[in-house]
Amino acid sequence: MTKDIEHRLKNKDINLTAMRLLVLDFLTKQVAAISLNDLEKGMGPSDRITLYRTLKTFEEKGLVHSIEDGTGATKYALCEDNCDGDHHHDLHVHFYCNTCKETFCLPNTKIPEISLPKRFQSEEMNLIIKGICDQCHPD
Amino acid sequence: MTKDIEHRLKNKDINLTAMRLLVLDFLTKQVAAISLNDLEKGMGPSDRITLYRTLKTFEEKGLVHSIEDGTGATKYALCEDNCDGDHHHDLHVHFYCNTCKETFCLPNTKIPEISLPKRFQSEEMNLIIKGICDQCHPD
DNA sequence: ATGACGATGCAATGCTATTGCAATGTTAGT
DNA sequence: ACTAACATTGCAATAGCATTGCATCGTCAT
Repeated sequence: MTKDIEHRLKNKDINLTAMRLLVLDFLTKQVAAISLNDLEKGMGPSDRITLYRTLKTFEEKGLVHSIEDGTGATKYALCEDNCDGDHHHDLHVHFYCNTCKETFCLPNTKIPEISLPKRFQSEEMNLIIKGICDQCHPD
Repeated sequence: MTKDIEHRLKNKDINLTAMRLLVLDFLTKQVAAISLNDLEKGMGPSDRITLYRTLKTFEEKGLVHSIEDGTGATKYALCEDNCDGDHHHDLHVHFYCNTCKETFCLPNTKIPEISLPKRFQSEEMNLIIKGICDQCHPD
């Protein structure tokens, strides 16, 4: 229901607009992370820059996180609920399928602890695994 | 000595040219991974596209690997010796320092085993850690 | 010497990300 | 409900990196 969508925006301290409701609704329907292009094609006719800024706003407020999967185009996917603007908790692995070219969040596959060399201090981690996803897997 | 540089090119099945000797020589002198821009600035006056293609060639032949560190510009760094064009063995962690904005290879920090969900098959992994490097570390 | 092939340099282009600005919509206070 | 203040939107324009086409040049083997 759109009530639910509205709540999610309000919870993240994002003002309600028609555009934002539509974008969030679209995002919840995705299985894979999407690029700005995907969003533009998937939505009705709408301004690319507005979509871009909507995604940026969502990201700042901790509603979505962005993924650099090496394809050149930034992908976006919904965050888990416990994210906020200051601290993204998206320490899960992202998977890029070389066959279907889709990027997926693997929310249950966390990035393990890494022991860095002396005096290196970690603030953020990003792990992209490329290969073949479950859908494209042969046999 | 340039003899050494020449050998490294020949070993990787790369034809010798003046440009390539210069670029490889420059690369060996770097502590951090460099972008095409860095290379262009660091070398004498030379054509940007040629440098670009030189890096591409090196990458194909397994002499350097490229790193997407999220800054938008692809970085390049020398591979370890056991890489070849078909199989890059750069399964080490890359570290981006938020302070000095440099990207480093951490060749001794390997990416640990990750157990993926059923039927996901890994072919390649890429781990970027962002934070503060040893040089920029306070105290 | 010459012919084939690879490397180089220049021009041009595509694509993504990003900003400026004016118009428009939204919200809060009275 | 009215208005002022502020946020959002849409259009235009730009920046920056990646990439290709093509003509020229160099190099190597016959």
